[in-house]
Amino acid sequence: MFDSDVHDAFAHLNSAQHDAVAFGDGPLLILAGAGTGKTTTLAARVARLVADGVDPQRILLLTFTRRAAGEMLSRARRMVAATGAPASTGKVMGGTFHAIANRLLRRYADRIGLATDFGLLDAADAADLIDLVRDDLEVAKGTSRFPRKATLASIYGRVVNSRVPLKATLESQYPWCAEHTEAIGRVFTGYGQRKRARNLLDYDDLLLFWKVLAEAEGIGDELGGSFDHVLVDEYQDTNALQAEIVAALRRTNDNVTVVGDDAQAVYGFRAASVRNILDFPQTFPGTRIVRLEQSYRSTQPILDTANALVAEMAQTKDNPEFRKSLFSDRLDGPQPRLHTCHDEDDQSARVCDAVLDRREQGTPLVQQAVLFRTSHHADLLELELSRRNIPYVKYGGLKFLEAAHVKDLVALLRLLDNPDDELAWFRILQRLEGIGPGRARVLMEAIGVGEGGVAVAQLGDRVVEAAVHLPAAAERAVVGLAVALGDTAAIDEVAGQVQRLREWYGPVCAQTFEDPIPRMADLQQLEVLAEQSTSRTRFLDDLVLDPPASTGDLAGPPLLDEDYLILSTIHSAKGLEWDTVHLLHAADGMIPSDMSTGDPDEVEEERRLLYVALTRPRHELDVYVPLRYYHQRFGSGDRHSFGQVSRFLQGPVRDTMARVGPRDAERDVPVLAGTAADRVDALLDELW
DNA sequence: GTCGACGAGGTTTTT
DNA sequence: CCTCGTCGAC
Ligand SMILES: Nc1ncnc2c1ncn2[C@@H]1O[C@H](COP(=O)(O)OP(=O)(O)OP(=O)(O)O)[C@@H](O)[C@H]1O
Repeated sequence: MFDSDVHDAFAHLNSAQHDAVAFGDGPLLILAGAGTGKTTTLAARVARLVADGVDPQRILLLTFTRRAAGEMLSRARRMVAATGAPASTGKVMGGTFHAIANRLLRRYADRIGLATDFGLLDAADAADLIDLVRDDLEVAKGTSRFPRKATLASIYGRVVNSRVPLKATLESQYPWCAEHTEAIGRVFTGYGQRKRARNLLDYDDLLLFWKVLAEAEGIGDELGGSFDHVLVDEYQDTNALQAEIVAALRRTNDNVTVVGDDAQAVYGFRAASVRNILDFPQTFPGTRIVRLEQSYRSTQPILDTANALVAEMAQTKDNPEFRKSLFSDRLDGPQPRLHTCHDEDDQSARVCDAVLDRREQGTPLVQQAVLFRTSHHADLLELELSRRNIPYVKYGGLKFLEAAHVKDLVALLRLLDNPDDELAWFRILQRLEGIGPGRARVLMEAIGVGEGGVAVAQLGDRVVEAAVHLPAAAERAVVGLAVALGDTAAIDEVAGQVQRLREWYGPVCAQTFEDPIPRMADLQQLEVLAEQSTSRTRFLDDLVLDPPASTGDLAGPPLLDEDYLILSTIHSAKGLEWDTVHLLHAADGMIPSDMSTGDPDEVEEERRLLYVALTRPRHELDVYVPLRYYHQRFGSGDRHSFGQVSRFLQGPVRDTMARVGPRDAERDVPVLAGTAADRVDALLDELW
């Protein structure tokens, strides 16, 4: 069936994987546990399709997270190349649902009556716009406090994604906001109108409009017809909307492959539903189901722990006959270790020691990862890593674009790109001396923001005219802005534009913030980022859809040559693997997060999250539990609470692990004295 | 209307 | 820690 190159490329696949790769047309579901080669099989299937003559551009690869999308695409493209596809072969089309939605809408939106030059809103923009509406409606004036803008934005996203009406969503997920149901509803209506009037799309709109596009008469069929095959990785993390998009894309043919693991569903909080993958055979009658059980990633001792955890999942207990046990050929290897640490500092110290030790033994830092539930769980470790000069790159929880000064510069670029962008104007004008919300509104009115009539060329004049009635200092500031915008508009390269705007922003920054120097350095990094973009619109789109995700994205190429440790949230580690994994804070209240212990479904999701973490390593797994958490680190005394080993790591799961206690009971005091002495020494060292 | 000072409060995970 | 709202001075 395959020619020889192709055969070689697929030679290592096992027979179930092979079946999935060779499977012809029609719906295919690969339902399998962690590390069984789901993504590998998906990539091989793409390569097989291309080898059989399918045009790569007529294959669409989708997944939810950016990191999984990157992994999926690069593996698929490598596989296609390995099967001996000529270099002229086009690239497979693929990415996150949101990125593809953007790409398709930029091309076809006019077919459903939407202008193709829509602006994109990221989460913070959406929150800001909601805030504007909230102010206008004077809804927050009441007696009891109204939800904050970020909370409103997350409620909005949840309602739209799950399609559970506002009232029910508030009652179940945000009970403390339920008393404002009516007012929140009005804010959301206003937010929707505002977006439509200004031609703005938020993340959810991208999916909603894609769905409408895909379901539309005419263009919908055309669009679906332009893809011979649609393949979706991590399908358990899709929500109702995404499943509807997939279904709509497959009205004309049912060549659709979805891949996933219901035990790894960890995006329930944004309304992803495992029903999508479990009900897939009903949605697509005639579905061929392939199950994979052999793990090629982890050793058997690690799988024993993972299997014990799966056995305790509610979904397994409800359907014991579906219980999947993973197995490996690699029977040997260290037993996973459960380390109880004296406190968080002890945890950090042990992780650093272990990481360096493994490196001595030949495992480079990039093959080691430290995973954690939430970004700030790594704070103390980051301090210790810096102190010991261990380079690292952290994924998840990066706040680069949320920083006020970065948002300011982005706003400047945006209003050049779209002079009708009221959010950008409102933000920037208020940075000028003597201008607050009131005058900003008046100025915007005078400039004609939002009326669709401002051309970038006449922008400068309009702005200057609008400023004549202001106090002298404010007028001067506005004129300065107009000049900078005029200069910038004449520059071709985005990076050059950032540079010019940065020049103007310097004094504003110095006036606005106590610490302008590091902030201006961030803007230098933004300029480096801009160098990779071909156009301003592309750059602005990327900042919303593919923003820097790691400290490494910002550090630039020099760092990439070096060896560095990986730090990542568990969510961002989905689908990836390392030789050694260290899991921090496996304490109750951390995993499960004490914000998620409210209802049983949330607790189950936390258990699945732990499963994702435990199934990342190839050889070695170390899990850490600090026994003490200090509340006020610099306060008086040693006020602390005791950490408990996570409820998920009790009983049978725990029995599969080797237990490593606090270093020695009797060293408790010396250890404390030691760290104190280290700190004093470190302080003094800086003086010599 | 603007701006600085002050104090209270909230605080995941991703697109 | 950062953000949000309030209050008084200009
Ligand atoms: N048949 C095979 N022979 C040898 N190695 C394999 C085989 N199939 C997959 N692998 C290897 O197993 C590892 C895990 O594969 P992959 O990442 O595709 O698993 P996955 O099921 O997608 O995992 P996850 O559930 O974590 O997303 C990879 O290193 C891959 O190269």
